[in-house]
Amino acid sequence: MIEEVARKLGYRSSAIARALRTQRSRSIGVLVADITNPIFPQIVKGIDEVLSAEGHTIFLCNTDENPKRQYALASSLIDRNVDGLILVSQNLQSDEFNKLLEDGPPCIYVNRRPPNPHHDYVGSDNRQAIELLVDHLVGLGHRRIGFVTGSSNSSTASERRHHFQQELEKRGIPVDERYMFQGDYTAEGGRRAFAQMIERGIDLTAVMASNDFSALGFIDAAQNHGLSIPEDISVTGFDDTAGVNNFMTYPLPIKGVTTIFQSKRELGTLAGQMMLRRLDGSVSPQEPRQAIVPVALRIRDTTGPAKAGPSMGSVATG
Amino acid sequence: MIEEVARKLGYRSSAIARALRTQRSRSIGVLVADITNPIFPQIVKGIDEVLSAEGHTIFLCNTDENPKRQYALASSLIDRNVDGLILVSQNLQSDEFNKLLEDGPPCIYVNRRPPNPHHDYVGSDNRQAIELLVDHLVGLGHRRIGFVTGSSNSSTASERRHHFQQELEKRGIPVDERYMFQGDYTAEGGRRAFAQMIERGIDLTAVMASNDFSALGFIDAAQNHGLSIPEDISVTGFDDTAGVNNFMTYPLPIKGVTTIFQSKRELGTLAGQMMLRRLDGSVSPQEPRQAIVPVALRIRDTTGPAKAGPSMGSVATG
DNA sequence: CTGTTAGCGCGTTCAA
DNA sequence: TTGAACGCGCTAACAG
Repeated sequence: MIEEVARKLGYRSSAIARALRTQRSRSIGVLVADITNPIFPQIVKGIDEVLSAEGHTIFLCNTDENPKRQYALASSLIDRNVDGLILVSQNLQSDEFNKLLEDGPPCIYVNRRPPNPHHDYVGSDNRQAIELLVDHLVGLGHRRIGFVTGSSNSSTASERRHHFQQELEKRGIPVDERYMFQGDYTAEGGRRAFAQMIERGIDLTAVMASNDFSALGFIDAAQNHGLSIPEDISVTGFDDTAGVNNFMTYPLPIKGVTTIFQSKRELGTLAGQMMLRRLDGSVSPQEPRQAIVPVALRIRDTTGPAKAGPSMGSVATG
Repeated sequence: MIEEVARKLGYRSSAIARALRTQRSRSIGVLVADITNPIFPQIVKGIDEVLSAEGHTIFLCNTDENPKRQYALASSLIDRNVDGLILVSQNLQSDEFNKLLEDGPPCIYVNRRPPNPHHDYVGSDNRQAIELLVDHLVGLGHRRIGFVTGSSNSSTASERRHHFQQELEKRGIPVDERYMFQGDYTAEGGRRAFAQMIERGIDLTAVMASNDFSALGFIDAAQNHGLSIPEDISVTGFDDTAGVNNFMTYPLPIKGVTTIFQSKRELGTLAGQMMLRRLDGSVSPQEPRQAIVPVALRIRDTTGPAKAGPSMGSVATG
């Protein structure tokens, strides 16, 4: 009866008073490195799907790859008593930041490795991914293969780079430092990589980029330079960004990039489920969990057989 | 002195206790219709830029175009004492939802119109945009122009549709209902529109789509059907999504879409500034503010002169 | 500058 | 079922 009257009067119980009293807010903070990179919203949707079904509200914050913002936002969320924190592709961090999380609520890392063994991690199988790509290219006859790395402060970038070198060694292909180009997951980084390749005067038959945007930037620069893809040089991406959704941007004169598909949504749902388990205490705090999601190779139109000779207007082989 | 000790002990003051006491949380809730559509993150960045500089924390929530989620999330944010609410492209709403906002904190609508005159609004100049597009196409000799609308529950969609018809009438071009196709801002919607055009057996020389994704979907379908763009049919987009960021997805065999550029970031910063003014009470609550942001035409490669005769394999003229 | 006190709106407990 | 009292951690107001 009283409840009815209350409702008529438009009464709403205060979530913050309840949170203050119970020390639980039924909210989860999600920190994302760059909200304009389409793979992250997709991961967030997966997280949201799992957690909002259980009555948790997600607060999404964009750190813009900025360590200061990262610290400030994590602080703010912790001070607002979020019950948990999910860090999607956050930068490797200062001791100060790690200390903050140490005393904080349960924390799950997605996509980039946690610095702290107490925290959970979910990510794609980068080793398998690189193996698939190298297999594909080597099978096409490529030996001089370049690599465009991701941002230097990303654990994913160093992982992929590491596995790339390992896969080459496994096959007895010498690793040449001049074949490595520093990228940053943007198209511009891919263009710079192409410019460096020209500058260094090296002759590659294939290049693996750390994500699709780098690959597209590289392709764009190569085409502007008069090269044909994949006839002159094969290029691979990573993420399968095109499959993310119904949206598509920045058309280029190619049909599709050979790339690695990773299930962004599954990364999110797994992270959400891990969080639920941390929240209900059904797993010991000292027992870190890891989930590694398998990936798949998507062969499209940017990879082909390696050319026998030099690929860029040098002397023709006899 | 005491402060130092407190810091050493890792003391953090509780934002929720403060919020309970002061009735101000220094946080702003932002509801977004679809976080995977790249125009929204860009708007959010603009909002964030302004508000976080003033010490406000932004909580971003994704409503997924779902009215139930929209209501639940707005409720949750209000119950958590957000100081303000920014609704980006929210669906036209139930009375229940409007009632909720009525008693809630200051509220600013972005991109889609508020149902309630007490609320502020910031959006692009859709009239000017449509005028620019129609001018461009008519100047190229087009008279039979189709239109792919946006989602039916979007005020932006109906505005654009309305202005389109007005611009045609202004120029004495008859408005034909068969030239209107129901879209939904996705590439798939654009493809369906093309299929409908074929089904209806009508012969258009140009089609205006309500956003870039619809345009790209339409173009894709047209090309698969053997048509050339813009030789057989001109197509325009809306938003200039390609200019959004460094990222690009889903390459198509065209270089760039003729479209309307709207400054997503500026929509965001304006919304942020409006919110600041509401928060410091420097504007009377009864005085709704509106900001209409000018747009610009970006002529690229998907529009060209109208063909004299039928565009699709009918009898040749003359 | 420091100490004391009251109360924000809840959930919890104990009493009726 | 209902009521009264207490405290979550903070701010504001006032006292020393």
